[in-house]
Amino acid sequence: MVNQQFTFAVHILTALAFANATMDSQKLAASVNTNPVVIRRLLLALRRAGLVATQTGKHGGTKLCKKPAEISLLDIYDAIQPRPVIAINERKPLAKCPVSCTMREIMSQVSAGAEKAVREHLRAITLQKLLRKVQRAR
Amino acid sequence: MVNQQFTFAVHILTALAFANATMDSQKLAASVNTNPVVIRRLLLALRRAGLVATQTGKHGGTKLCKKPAEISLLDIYDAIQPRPVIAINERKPLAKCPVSCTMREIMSQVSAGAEKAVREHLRAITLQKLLRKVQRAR
DNA sequence: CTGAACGTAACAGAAATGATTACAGTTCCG
DNA sequence: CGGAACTGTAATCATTTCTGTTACGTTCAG
Repeated sequence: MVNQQFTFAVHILTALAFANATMDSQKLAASVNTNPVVIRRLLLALRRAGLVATQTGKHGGTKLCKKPAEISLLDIYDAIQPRPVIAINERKPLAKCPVSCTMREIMSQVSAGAEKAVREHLRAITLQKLLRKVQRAR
Repeated sequence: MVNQQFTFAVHILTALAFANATMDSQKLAASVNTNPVVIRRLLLALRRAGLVATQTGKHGGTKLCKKPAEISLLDIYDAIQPRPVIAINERKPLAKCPVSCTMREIMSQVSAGAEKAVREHLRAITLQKLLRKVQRAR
């Protein structure tokens, strides 16, 4: 199975937007169907990105820092810092092979372009939109 | 590091285009800097997609089936069938949670959109373009 | 102070990836 | 024909990545 951190993070934020209140990692974990520690690890990244704020201690938990309309999936993507969409071969090229020597540069460009395309896509989706989908589906 | 099959495959096909002749898995492996068996596994997928043809036996090897201008990176991407750009959470949703119950549908759409964006990007790049970059860099 | 929550380190298990070995099948060519 | 030089493919191993889990210290409300 591949990296589900981004999906988990989107899920968490959508849940917080839907609840419009602070939630503890236990409840979030139940909604995502995973372990609270996994949630807390993700919350660390989301907190660093300024998307959420969390209270420690009794009655602690996490809440959104911004309005759902002000959070795009790109913000979440950047907070999580997933691996590149297209991996490139980082090995030592074969010196005598022109193709081998040029591939890293070529694939860097291809990879950057793919990354950009995904980012543009995610930039256009706000948490608000997802929230409305949840509300409509209810 | 993640799945490098796509990069490897692009490298292989670029090398074949550059050589404009049949190459054996040994030479291809040297250019990519990996093992011949890894190359042969990828060639299987590329062959199935009709991009290359290979000869067994002595003096065997693989050559392109189409002109570089007729092969796009999307063709290669489809031949390799990489995992989705954005993984979605396939677990059982928490029945009583509207967010949990809607997330799979929501993320499917997000994931499909990202996939589409990447595909459009790759569709616009032909092997011919990469080949020219190699030739220019020489 | 106690209970409930978070922060975080540490470790375990599973899955994915790539490298390797091994061996059978194919083809060329002397 | 028979060997050399290839490919095809299965099996296995090591490494890395991802996730889950346990454990324990810290924080804070009441």
